[in-house]
Amino acid sequence: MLKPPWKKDALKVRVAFREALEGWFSENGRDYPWRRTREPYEILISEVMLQQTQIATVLGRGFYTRFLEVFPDVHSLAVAEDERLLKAWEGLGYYRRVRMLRETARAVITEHGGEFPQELEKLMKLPGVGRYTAGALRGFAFDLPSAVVDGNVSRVLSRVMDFSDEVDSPAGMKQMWEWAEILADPEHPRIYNSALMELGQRICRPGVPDCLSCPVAEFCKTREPETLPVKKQKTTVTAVDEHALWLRDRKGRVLLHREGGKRREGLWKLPTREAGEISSLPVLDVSTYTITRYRVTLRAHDGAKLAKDFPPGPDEVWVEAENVMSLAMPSPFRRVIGRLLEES
DNA sequence: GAACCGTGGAG
DNA sequence: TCTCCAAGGTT
Repeated sequence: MLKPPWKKDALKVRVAFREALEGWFSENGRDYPWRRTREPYEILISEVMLQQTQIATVLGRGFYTRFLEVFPDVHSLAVAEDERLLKAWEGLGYYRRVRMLRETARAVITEHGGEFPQELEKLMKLPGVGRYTAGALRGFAFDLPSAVVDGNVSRVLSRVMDFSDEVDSPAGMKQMWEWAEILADPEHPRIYNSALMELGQRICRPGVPDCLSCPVAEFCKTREPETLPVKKQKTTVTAVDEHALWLRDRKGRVLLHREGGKRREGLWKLPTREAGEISSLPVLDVSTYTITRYRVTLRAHDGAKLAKDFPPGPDEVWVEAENVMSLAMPSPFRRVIGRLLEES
C-alpha cells in the first residue's frame, strides 16, 4: 500500500519520519496540563473533554482544572450526583460524554480494582472509550505502544500519503488506522503521538497548511494539500422552530423542564410546546442555535396570560429564581433564561 | 452505514 | 450570516 517515498527502504523511511517529527516536537511542543500528568484518570478526562472540542475551549474556560478539582479521582467521580456532574460539564456539550465518564469510573473500580487497565481491548470496553481514546490512554498515560487517529492525524496522513478518498468513511478510517499503526513509534509512543497530533493542529492545518514550517515535508506525497482530506458530504441543514414558555408564579418562581431520556437526562430547559398551543402568545425573546442538522429558531413566549391554574406538564417544576442559573442547562436555553431573568 | 449528539472559534 | 470543524463514540 505504501508508495514512494514510502515504498523503498520502508523501515528506514519510517524511522526517519519519526525522528523528524519527534525532533520538531521536542523543540516546539506545547505545554498542556494533561501533558504534565501520567495519571490515567486525568489523561482520560482530558481526552474525553477534547473529543470534538477545541483545546482553546477546554483550557480557556477552565473546564479541565475545575473538573479535576471537583472530581479528583475515579472514586469521587463514581459517586457523583447528576446535578454536580452535569454542572461541571455545562457548556462543553455532548453531555452523554460525562455520563459515560462516570460509568467508566465505576467500571474501573468494580472490574479493575480501581486501577486503569493497560490493554487496548480492556480500555475499549470502558463506556465512551473508543479506539482513539484507548490508544491515547495507552500512549499518554502508560507510554505503551499505540496508534491514534483523530481529526488531526487523519488530515496529516491523508496528505502525507496523498489519500484522496473519503477519510471519514469506514473504508477511509480503516486505511487511516492501518497507516497509523505502521508509522507509530513503538519506542516513544507518548512523544510520537503528541507530535503527530500537534503537527496536525498547528502546521498541517485544515485548509491551507504551513508546509514551509513542516518538519516532515520531505515525506509528504501530496502536491495539493489544501484539497485534502476529502470528507463525506454533510447532510443539509433544516430550519425548525421551537416554542418555549416563560412562566412565573406569584412567588417569582420559574417553570422549568427537566429533560428525561438517555442522552439529555438531567439537563434543564424552558418548557416547550407545539407551535399551535402557544405561538399566538407574545414573544419575549428570539434566538437561533444549531443542533446536529437543525437550525433552530427559539422563541420564548410570555405565558403570563395563560390560565392561573395552568397545569405544568410532566417533568416540569417551579424553581426559585435565585436557583435557576445554578442548574445545568444547554447553552442556548441558558442564554435565553439569563436574559429573561435580567429583564424581569 | 447513517444519524445523532453541543458548542464556540475561525475564516 | 454561513460553513467548517475540533484530541469521537454510540446507536
